[in-house]
Amino acid sequence: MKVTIRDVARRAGVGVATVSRVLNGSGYVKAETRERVLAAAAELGYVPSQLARGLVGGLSGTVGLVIPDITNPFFPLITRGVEDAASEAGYTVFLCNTDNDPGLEAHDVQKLRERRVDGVIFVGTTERRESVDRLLADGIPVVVMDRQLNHADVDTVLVDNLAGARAACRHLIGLGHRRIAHAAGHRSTRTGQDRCQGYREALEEAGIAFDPACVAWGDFTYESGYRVCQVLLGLTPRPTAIFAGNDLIALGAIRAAEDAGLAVPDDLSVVGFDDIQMAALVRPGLTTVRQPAREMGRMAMTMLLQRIRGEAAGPGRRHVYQPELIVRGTTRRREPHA
Amino acid sequence: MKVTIRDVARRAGVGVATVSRVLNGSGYVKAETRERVLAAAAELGYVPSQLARGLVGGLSGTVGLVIPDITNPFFPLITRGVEDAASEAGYTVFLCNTDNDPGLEAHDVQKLRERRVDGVIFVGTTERRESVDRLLADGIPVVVMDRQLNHADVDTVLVDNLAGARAACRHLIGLGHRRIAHAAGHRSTRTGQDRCQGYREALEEAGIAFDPACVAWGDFTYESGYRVCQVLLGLTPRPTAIFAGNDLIALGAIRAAEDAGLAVPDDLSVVGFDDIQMAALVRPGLTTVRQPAREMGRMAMTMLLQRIRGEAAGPGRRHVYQPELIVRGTTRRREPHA
DNA sequence: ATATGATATGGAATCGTTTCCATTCTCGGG
DNA sequence: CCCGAGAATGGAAACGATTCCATATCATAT
Repeated sequence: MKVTIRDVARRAGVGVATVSRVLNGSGYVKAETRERVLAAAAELGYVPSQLARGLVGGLSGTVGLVIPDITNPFFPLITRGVEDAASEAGYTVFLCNTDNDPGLEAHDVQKLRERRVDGVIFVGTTERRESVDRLLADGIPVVVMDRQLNHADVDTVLVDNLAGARAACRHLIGLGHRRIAHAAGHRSTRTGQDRCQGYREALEEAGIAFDPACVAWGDFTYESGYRVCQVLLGLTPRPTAIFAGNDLIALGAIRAAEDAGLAVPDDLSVVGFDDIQMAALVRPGLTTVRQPAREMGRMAMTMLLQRIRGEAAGPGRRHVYQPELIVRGTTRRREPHA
Repeated sequence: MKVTIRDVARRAGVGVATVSRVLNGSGYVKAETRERVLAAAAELGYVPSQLARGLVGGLSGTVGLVIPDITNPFFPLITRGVEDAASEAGYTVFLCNTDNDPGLEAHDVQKLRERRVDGVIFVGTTERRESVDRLLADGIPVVVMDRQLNHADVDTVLVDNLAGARAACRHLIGLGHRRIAHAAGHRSTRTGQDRCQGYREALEEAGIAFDPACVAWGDFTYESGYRVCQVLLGLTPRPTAIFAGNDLIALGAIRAAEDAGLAVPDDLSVVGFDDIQMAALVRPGLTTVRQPAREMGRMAMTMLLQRIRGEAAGPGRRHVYQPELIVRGTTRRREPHA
């Protein structure tokens, strides 16, 4: 039924070792013998078993990609970038959704270890180090994206959240806004904290006093943005601009503002973060801070491959991307009131 | 370094066969022995190798999911549904993006065969049967989603595109529209053809003559929708409504209409298909035909598991979901002109 | 003519499991 | 007291590759 290397060897009239050498291009093989082996393999429709290959001590040719939820529009692009680089290198990617649930994450990591993956990429997962430690103990390299893990042995790919947040807020300040609120992401994430910090720094450098009431924490979802914006719009004086922790929050905030009878950007300017696909398609277009997500995914996979191949040893490297402000239609110059 | 079943056996003072029986819950094992083995495994942090398990003739515990592009907002939900069901069953999913390129698809399928996946799910791929045939020849079950493959041995999960398209057009007709155009998807896909056919049927049953000029083919992208809509709006008399082949097309069409100075839904009503996340978030909300994508993904994986476990033999089954019309803000009653 | 090093090839061990088969215990019934 | 069936266990043969090591054939330099 299944055709094995032994079948190919028999058909070509050679030993299995020779077949292996031909298929892997290793060792000496006479040109004529190579032809015969290749022909036999093709005729039999031979497909080498990566399971067996992996077992003999080599690599499995697979990596794991652990993300919270592929349904969240921020992750498909990263996933695609990882996949692109993996595919080019002959690698295959296991996709795991954790919903940010530590239990599910542990379950997924356990499965990945059983599958003997050659490496794992974590994106935007909780800061819990347990899973990562277990993998490193197995000698499986790890790359972390969009989160900072103060771990000596993992490579990190992220965007400069501070700079991005500062750029977003400077843009608003430059448009004449003074009362700027921040619809923040999740308080326990470094990403959320950094963006909030960038917001504060931009205010400070413009000489605007920081009002704690202007920062409302939630999580990185549309619903959270909607809820939090309702609170922020109730402040007096009402903010004239909102810097959101990400694009989904921004979209939720815009909807909340409109439902409250406010026009965007006439009555309220809004800036997001990430530049998800939707940001360019909604009307008015969402002004936001762009992360090169696909490129970052590709970079993460590239770094992982270097670790796997032993081309990079030593302490964890860090690759920081500079985000870019994309001005669209949700921000407008604030006309000084009478 | 790596801890194997032999290490666990030694530690527990038993044979490897006994350890295997304990871990798999097969055969006879004394309760006290079981405890000892389990303890030893835990102390050593033993993780069984699925590679070895798969090799001995069992299953690899993996399946392949082949889609055109995870970046297209239609696929994440399906992917998530597949993942959900897979994870519950202890399965892991290989994600492959083909960009609808037969060459890439062949490459991906080759990799999946090398990995000895237990099954493969194709979503919205080209109708080329080659890859599928190869898998079936290997004895690897296949499930196809969102496409019809006239193949005796594959299970199919799809939505009733005819009924969905009819519902969308009846809705427009019910609102008083008579001049309705169709911004169609890709001409060579069954999905595109069926939705066009449903459109024609709805017109016919309403006694509206079919005008070939009112159907413009493209592909299932935003850009295509934009382009195609420009053409349709140039017709005389100008259509008062457009039924789009999917939501991305609809979104592109809306943008084109607005750029042409037309208001949606006042001057032009638009209906989409799929109900991607964006459809509910744009303003005005997109009227569309909803597919239960996550549920469909889950169903595809469930059917695949049944095949893998031999719980379902015989000819290919077919699971057809009934779509649901979701009325939002892009459709409006046509006021009869003077 | 012989030593030498490169070229070619195959046998067999190995990777970490599952599972078949053989063996040893343990009991309850005759 | 013996016997047979179930309970409990371990040894060893697969599974399908890679790779080490041994062996054989050359051509060329000495």
